[in-house]
Amino acid sequence: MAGQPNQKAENEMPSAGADNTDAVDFEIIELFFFAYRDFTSDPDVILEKRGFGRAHHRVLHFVDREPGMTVANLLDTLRITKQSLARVLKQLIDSGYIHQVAGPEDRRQRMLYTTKEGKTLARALAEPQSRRIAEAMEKTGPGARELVKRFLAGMKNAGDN
Amino acid sequence: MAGQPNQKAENEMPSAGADNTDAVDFEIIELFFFAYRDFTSDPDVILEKRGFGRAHHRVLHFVDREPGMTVANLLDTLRITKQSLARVLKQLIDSGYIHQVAGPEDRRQRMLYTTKEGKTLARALAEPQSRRIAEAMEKTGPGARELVKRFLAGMKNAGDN
DNA sequence: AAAAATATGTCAGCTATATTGACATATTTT
DNA sequence: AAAATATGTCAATATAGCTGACATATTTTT
Repeated sequence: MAGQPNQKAENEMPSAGADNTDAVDFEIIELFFFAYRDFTSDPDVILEKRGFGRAHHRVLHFVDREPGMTVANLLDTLRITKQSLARVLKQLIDSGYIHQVAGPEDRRQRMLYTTKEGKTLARALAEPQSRRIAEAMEKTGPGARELVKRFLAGMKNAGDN
Repeated sequence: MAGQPNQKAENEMPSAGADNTDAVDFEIIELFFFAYRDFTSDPDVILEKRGFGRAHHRVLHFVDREPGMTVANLLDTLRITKQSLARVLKQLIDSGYIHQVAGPEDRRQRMLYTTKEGKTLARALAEPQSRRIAEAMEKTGPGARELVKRFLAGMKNAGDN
């Protein structure tokens, strides 16, 4: 399977010049999928207890990490619409995990902060993930962290966050 | 940003006996999030043209990778319910990207295969992701692939796939 | 001061992807 | 013959995203 370079197909992709890139890296693609699937499943148990989902986790995480970040910042980081964010953020505020403060310079802005409870929850969620990472690093061997860090950073879009 | 390894912070978590695990690895957690977010966004453009989503992508990918895999195999890999799979798989079959063959030993089973068109689409979807990986590897430096591979494998749950 | 732009919030409706539960069919195993 | 298994399907529900429209408060521009 996939041994023949005879692919021809529709040449909608002009890029294919010569012996170009016939080798698609399925192995890493798959490993990345499984790694992320299991990585994100870690906090699910904790979230479920409070009636939260992954969307709440992401919001809580970033607000915790960057205290005082505005709604616009958050939207930019998460790449979702404000309507999508609204419900989740409201629930986190109503539950007492996040609170808002009007911006000191621009009072239209809402600076977001985690409460004490929010910080505690954020850490509880991060812990199993962090443990998983630490174990994977250990199994990988010395120098893993620096290299993995550079790889992951390289996987992001250029202009970004 | 986040250059200091000096994290200390509030010691609300008592767990820290000595210099134990006060350090939650927020940096890798975040990098992993961004990396995966951008990685999965690559094929979206192609998918949208055909009215497909990421669910279709995943199904097509695994069937292409493991020809003859059964529905049960697929459910196990994707970790979704058969009802969730049903619609997506049906659409891929109706569109001519996947076809089914009754199992030769056990005729209750449906062995799944990508058609010629399915293979072409699977490859078109994998290509930008593969390119992204290759570029990230290059930026990371020599030895990256082996190390990243081991790291990602280490991030998966033990008993798995 | 008036108008325009901006940051946020909210209402309403839609879509994609997942869930659970129940039941049907064909086939294999007991 | 009965039970178990692999698959398919119907129905209802949940989550998390989307677009479009409009409201409010505030800041910037004219």
